[in-house]
Amino acid sequence: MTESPAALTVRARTAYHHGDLRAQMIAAVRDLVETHGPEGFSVAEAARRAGVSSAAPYKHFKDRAEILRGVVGEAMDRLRTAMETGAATYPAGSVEAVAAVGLAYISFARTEPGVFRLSFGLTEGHENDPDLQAKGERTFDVVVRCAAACLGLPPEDRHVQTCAYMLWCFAHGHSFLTIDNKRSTADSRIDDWTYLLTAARAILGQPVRG
Amino acid sequence: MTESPAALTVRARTAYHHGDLRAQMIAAVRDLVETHGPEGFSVAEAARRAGVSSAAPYKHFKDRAEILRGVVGEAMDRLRTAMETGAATYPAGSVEAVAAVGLAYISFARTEPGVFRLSFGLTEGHENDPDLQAKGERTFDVVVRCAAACLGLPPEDRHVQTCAYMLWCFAHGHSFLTIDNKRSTADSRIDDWTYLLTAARAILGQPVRG
DNA sequence: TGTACATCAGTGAACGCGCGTTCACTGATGTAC
DNA sequence: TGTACATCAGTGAACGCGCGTTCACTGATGTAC
Repeated sequence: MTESPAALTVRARTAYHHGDLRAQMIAAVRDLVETHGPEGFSVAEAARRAGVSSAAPYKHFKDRAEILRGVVGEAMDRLRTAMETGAATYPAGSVEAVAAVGLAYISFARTEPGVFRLSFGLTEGHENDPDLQAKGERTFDVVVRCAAACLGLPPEDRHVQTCAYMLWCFAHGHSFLTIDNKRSTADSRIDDWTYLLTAARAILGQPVRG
Repeated sequence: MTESPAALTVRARTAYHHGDLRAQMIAAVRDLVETHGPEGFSVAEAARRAGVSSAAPYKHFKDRAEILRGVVGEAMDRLRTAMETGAATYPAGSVEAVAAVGLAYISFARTEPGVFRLSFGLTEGHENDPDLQAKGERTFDVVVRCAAACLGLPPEDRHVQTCAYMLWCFAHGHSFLTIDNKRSTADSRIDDWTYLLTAARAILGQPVRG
């Protein structure tokens, strides 16, 4: 349970030198967060899961908040990758590519609701971290680029920015309402893909006033 | 600081009998949650703020979770009232009335981000409370009724339900992204009302496929 | 190839802390007679 | 109107708990010579 063989191939594990604690702490926290909700994690418990004393993590992280930032940063990278992969599934410039980006977003939220909430919902010290801010913007850029391609406008265009943000709002709201079980039973009949495609068409098909 | 004169008119306060502890605990928690974030509240600290021993709250609430549920329930009531008031500002059936409901939602999130996060973001035991579930549905019904009036269809209509949910997604996502400071600087130039009206027109103006 | 040694990455015991909750209690209130 | 008494709504001390973090330490690793 303590060992993750794949992670230990580079440097041999001994009883003493763990070899991969940073990554394993992040994995342990992800696990805890999925099981007990965001905030339901402690340094002590994560260390226990990694099979290490409660002091060991402090060799890799300054404090609890830095562990959290590590988890969120890693999650952001995975999310962005998933969104890019989703977009690449459909022809560049198609509205389906836009919807696929949203689908990747929502799928992430469904698969890892704890980490998703941690990454977005909480204001726990990581809110103003410049690294995470930058990662967040890179993630949003995926949406912007797809929207731009679909509209046939440059990504810097203000209308593109607005549409991208509106699309993001929709996907974000739908993700949270879904994982928080706030959807009324009546809505559940329509699946994510249909919703996203409908929203993308509605938002991209109409010029913004103001 | 401890006394809230308005709350104490019905029953005179003595040094011993507080007279209004339940309401004051909820107020104290709201305060704490706004200052220290959701989860940044403790029974002990809230009791301290209410000027009462840490054991006193247990005369009014079964446990910590019940206090939380009290706060969320009260917040839901205020939110629904604000949404209804917003809708009533514009002619029944107008798209502006729909946007006004969304504006009330977002304003609530901006004004009380802590309570808003607590009510929606967290999975802290209140997720499956039937009372809160019911309150949530009553709140959503406000959106449904406005959407129905605007579309000229009965509230039970499936298309109405879908549109209402999409509108909610949008308002919800926009609220969270705003209070979490996740909006890129480029978007900030467009204000809430313009966004909401654009979204409402886009979503209500196009039939749902599928 | 062997050895000395700096560095790295752990240990485990300890700290002070604030928390949620329980307990036996007590003072104030409202009601029945 | 006065008194007895049940009930209500507090007190404050105590409990056990797990937490984040620090500390002096030690064993393993990798490198310079």
